[in-house]
Amino acid sequence: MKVLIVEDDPLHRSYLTEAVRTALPECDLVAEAEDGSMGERLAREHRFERIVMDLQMSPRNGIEAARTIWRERPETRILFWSNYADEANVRGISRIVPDGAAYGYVLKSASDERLRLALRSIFIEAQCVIDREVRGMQQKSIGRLQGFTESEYEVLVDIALGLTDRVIASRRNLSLRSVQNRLQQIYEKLGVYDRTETGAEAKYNFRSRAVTEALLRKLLNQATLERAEQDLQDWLRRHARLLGTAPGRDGH
Amino acid sequence: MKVLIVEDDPLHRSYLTEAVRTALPECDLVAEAEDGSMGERLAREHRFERIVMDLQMSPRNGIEAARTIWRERPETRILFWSNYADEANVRGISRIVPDGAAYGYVLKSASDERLRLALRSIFIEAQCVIDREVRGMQQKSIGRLQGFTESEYEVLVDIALGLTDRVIASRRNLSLRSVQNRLQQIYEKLGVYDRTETGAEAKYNFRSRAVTEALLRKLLNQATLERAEQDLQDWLRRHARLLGTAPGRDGH
DNA sequence: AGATCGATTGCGGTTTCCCGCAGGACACAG
DNA sequence: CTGTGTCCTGCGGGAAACCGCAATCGATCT
Repeated sequence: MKVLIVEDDPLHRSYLTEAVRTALPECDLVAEAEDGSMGERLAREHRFERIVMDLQMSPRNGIEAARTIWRERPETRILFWSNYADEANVRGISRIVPDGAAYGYVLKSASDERLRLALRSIFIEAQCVIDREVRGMQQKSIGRLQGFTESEYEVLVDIALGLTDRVIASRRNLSLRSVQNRLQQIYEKLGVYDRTETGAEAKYNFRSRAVTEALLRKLLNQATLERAEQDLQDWLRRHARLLGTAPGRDGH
Repeated sequence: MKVLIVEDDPLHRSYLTEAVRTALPECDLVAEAEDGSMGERLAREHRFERIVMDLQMSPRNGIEAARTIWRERPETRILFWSNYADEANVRGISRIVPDGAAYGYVLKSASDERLRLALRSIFIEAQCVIDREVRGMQQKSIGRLQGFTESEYEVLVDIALGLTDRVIASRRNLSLRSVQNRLQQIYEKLGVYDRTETGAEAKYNFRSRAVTEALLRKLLNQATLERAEQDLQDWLRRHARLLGTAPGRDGH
């Protein structure tokens, strides 16, 4: 059995290596990669099926790396090992997990014991292990009790990228007005409307304010934006001629 | 001599403690705090004059903690110890350093040797030590070769917070038109104007796009926004009645 | 003083956003 | 079939953003 560790911080890397060695004595090879792209390469070339992966690395963060690894071999078992339990990260991960894959999500603040247990559960028993706090997030975000519809979230990302209503409409295959309806729901849920006394002037530009609210509440984060920006640029290239030749105005 | 270490990650904390002990044998007390507010409290109660501080902690990140510590005792020597050299962090720090204070900024990727050297230079010789990469940032950002004026940066932060042109004008004591001029310069410098072929429809909402560009280029980051949001809320409270009673429309 | 350059401000006009209103499409209950 | 709900859509208008043009003010150089 062999395990790949993808983690940019040398201290954490050696700590992980040590933890793996003691938790999995049957493991005869522990390899290390110090960023996402090196992780992808090693996983591909040496067919690692067990990976411990840090989120937030650069270049190429853990989610991106995991996505391409899982695309190539969906049965790979990945344990995510991260500082935070943002909604953005949780959502990002549950969006890329292949059906039936074994994976885990444990926080760096967890005890050695918890880490050891997670390692054995995932890598030996092929069983998912997700930290309590993270589970909490999942309930909130997927159960959308307080959270966002998938389509609302997409539109939120789009305005965060700075797109116009029109482009969002064409990207998401909606009418202009529907996009604006989504926006209003978003503004509502984010509480962008100043509830100051009557008659006070609007303090905020709703569109921009919604984005910062989302950032402050950690619905979005820098890494998410970077990924989304990539997707956007791809889409733009594919649809360049569509948009370019699109008459836009249906004629005077 | 005594040293305070403020760092939320236990691994890094113990590494730092060890580094301090070997680099400064004349040091007879090394204390540890695991977030910004605890750091502030310990510094205040035990009058630490030498501090090693992580940026990015929560709650209360390194910059905020340093600001209040320096406000209370400007002669405190602080070594910042961080993963990244964002423009946002560098700018944030150079904005709060008191005149003549000794401080340092070294990256976590630096060698043990560099760290040891920095510890001795700052804590013994009261001499500033700033990593190469960080220096580079300072040139770019303060020398504004490619960077932003202080006032442009302020306006950038304001639109990132989602404020209206009108509110920005009143907050920064500018005319509406000046704010808009600032904005145009910002759009220019961030390259928000799509340079696609002629006639293509505008893809972006400039205002929102500028913010994401700034985030992607790491001119801004979440922590900066949180701080700025605090300041904004304070300002709003102070000026509530000004804005509220402002007639705005001279009314019919 | 005169010239020149930059920064600031006001005046329009165009575009985009924001959103109330109302009509249509589909589902589901009675 | 008729009510009631939710979702999508178009219309229209008011407000904000965006931006070219031109007049003003201040600072610096000759």
